Amino acid sequence: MIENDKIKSRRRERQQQICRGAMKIFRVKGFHATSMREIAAASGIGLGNLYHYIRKKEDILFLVQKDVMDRLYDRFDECVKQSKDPVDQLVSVIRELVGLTFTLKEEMLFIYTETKSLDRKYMREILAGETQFVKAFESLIRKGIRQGVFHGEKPDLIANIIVFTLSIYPLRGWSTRRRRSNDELLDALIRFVLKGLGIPDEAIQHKMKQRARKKT
Amino acid sequence: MIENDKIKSRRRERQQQICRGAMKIFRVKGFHATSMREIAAASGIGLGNLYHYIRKKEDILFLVQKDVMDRLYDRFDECVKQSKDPVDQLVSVIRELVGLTFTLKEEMLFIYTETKSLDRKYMREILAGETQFVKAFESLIRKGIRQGVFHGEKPDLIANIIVFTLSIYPLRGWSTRRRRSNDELLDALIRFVLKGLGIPDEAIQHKMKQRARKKT
Amino acid sequence: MIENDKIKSRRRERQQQICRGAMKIFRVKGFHATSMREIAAASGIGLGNLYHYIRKKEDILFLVQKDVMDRLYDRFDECVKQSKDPVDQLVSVIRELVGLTFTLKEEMLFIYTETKSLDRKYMREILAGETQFVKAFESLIRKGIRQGVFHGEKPDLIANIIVFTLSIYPLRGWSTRRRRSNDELLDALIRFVLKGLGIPDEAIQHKMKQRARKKT
Amino acid sequence: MIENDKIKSRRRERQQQICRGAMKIFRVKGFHATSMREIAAASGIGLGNLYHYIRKKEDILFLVQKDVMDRLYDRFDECVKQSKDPVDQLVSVIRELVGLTFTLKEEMLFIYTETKSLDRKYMREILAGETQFVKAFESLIRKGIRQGVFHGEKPDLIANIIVFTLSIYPLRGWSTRRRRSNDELLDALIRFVLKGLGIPDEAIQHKMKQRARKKT
DNA sequence: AATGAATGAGAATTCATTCAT
DNA sequence: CATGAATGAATTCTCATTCAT
Repeated sequence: MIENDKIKSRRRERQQQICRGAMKIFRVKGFHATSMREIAAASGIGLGNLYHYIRKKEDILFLVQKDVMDRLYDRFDECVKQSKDPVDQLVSVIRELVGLTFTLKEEMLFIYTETKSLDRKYMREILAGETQFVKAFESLIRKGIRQGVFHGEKPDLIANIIVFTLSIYPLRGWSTRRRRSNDELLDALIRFVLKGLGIPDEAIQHKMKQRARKKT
Repeated sequence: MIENDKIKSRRRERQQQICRGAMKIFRVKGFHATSMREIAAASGIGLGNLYHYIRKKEDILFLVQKDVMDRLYDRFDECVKQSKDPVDQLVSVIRELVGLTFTLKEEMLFIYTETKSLDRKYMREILAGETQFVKAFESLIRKGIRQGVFHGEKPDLIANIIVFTLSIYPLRGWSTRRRRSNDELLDALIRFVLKGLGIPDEAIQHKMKQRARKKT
Repeated sequence: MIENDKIKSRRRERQQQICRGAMKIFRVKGFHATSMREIAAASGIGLGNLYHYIRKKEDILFLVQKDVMDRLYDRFDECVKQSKDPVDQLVSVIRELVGLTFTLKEEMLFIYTETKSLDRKYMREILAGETQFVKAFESLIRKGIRQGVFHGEKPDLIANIIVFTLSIYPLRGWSTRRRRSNDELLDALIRFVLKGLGIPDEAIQHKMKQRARKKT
Repeated sequence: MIENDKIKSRRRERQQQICRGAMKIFRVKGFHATSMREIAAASGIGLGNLYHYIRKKEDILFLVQKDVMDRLYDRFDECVKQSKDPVDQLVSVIRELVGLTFTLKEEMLFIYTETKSLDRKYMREILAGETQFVKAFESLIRKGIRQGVFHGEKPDLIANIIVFTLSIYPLRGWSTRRRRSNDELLDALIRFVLKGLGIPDEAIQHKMKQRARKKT
């Protein structure tokens, strides 16, 4: 049993190694244009040996996706834990997740554009994760509505809209043409979403100032 | 000269024919996985003859993109012309463009996931069109702010956010998991965006009812 | 009949036009790498129309070869006519033909490297012309031997060797690496060949000076 | 290190294998008309696997050229070593190299007609080898001139002329029309070249008889 | 476990030639 | 005579995956 665990952990390690190597090239060339030889070279594992840890090239795609998604979802969970106030939670989530999209720009763009290359089974798993995430977001909004701080109907749709909005940075080639800083975008996003949830302007101003004060 | 025009129009026709044929398969298999043989077969043009009308496979990708983009932008222009009131214009734009994304779901998803395969020159042209479109959107919002019906800072960022939001339907695999109708999504979108621009709930309700009344 | 002649002459004209156009590109790209489209464009004749004047691409190759060969052979005949003295004739032939190879460098290299692409029938015709030319050269040498000015056995072999030697300039990429002028090469060739035919050094010196004097 | 050597030697072996296979078809069809499939089949290596040992089709052309050239240059070196007398050296060189051209007829014709297909880098390497070879030849002639056995000016040009002359057999389709044996051609060549270097007839006769006596 | 040589199907593109106008 | 659109076979080269060592 213990032996078995060791082997499994070794597998995970190797898979991570492959993921990291592959991602270096995926960023630049995309999934299809990256050959297994390149992945082998970039991850420092022999070409043949790769196939001890994955079955198909597609598996790597899935591993990469899972990795990035999990990082996003984990961050969401952390944010929600830090407060009990729905508005604070929401602001924190937007701030942190959008911050992550600044860092993971290439990875996220890659994932969005290559999800279609996944086969049924993998696709389902990724979509299931996403659905669960949106559900969690929906709960947050429902709570806010119940508490009377958010205003709106059909919180499931609202959750979907907001979650989608969070990925604006990687999905539109922002950095290439920006005359605005990342922080300006982040601020505008928070304001727009809060307003979209019916929170009055003054309250938003207040929140933002609070935050600014904390920072200094 | 007249001769020349005939030739050019014939070229365009053929290119359209190729586009339409190619798109049939692109939808299903994506750009890379679609072979030129398949495109030839699907468009009813001999394989070799394709190359009279395009130079590279990539050209087809560009033509498809351009075609879809232009349809969106044209629709935007039409909407803006139909009224002078910024709120009416905005509601009309959202309604019509999102409506188009319902129709062009596959095309738009395809475009978003394959833009990266365009080479520099084509990419620039596509991005230029997009930039121009966002600018036009920005003007609409600026006018609303000047007239005091919209509220918000940095209209360029707001325009970007809204434009992005409009592509939610094709970019998230909505249809696959929907428990909500397209119309419900559309309504939610309009409300969210109008609220995001600081329009009071009552005014929104009013607008929506007006519209509903007109329809009947 | 007269009509027929006109047609034939028109054909020849067009074929020349094609030859000249084709050669412009053959020089640079070689036979295989030159497409019929390029030949059509370079000769100012429509692609389809080309096939009224030739049957296959190969025909053009033959026409070009024939044209160049004839120019060389004609020059030979002229040289021989200008004197009755075998030495004078030989010197004149070498001077003029090598001079021509300076001018026709690209054409001759092209011919030598592409003769293999000719089919049987054309090949035979080209080789027949060559054989006849070597025969004529052989006669010249035989006459010199009979008159006691040339010394050597097997004049057929000697003729072959000399004829081959005359093509040194185009066949070795001379111009690219020359530290010697074309004239120096020509002089060296004449001296070497005359010596090879057993003409004493002093006589050669004499001939060369004569020529130099004439020139001034 | 030793491992590395093994791999390299294996590479060379495979490359030789490819060369030999390719040459079988190149002889008959020329470079352009020979497909990679045919080369794979003829060399007994899988089509895809070919590309482990070469990068482009052109590489094979280079390898073939290099191989033939080296055989010629090596033979030259051997000949020069066997004697200290310039005349003996020269006669030996002509005899041996022309002998080789009898054997390598197809290969040499192939090389001459296909050198143009080499790209810049390879071309330079081939030309560099050739230049070096002609230089060595020039040294031989210079020595003879210094010792007073050869007579002539501009030994560099003479070397070029003689070296060129040595390739007469493969470059003119000799075998197809020969009424003379290879030996007769060889004899005529030696006589012509020696005469061209100003060696008196009697001395040549002497040399040739010597050789003939040795042979028996 | 680890290696990289081997495989051959399949990709985009080009070409000489024909044919309807 | 003249045109150039149309054809589809043939080309080089790449790739994921397997397999012997």
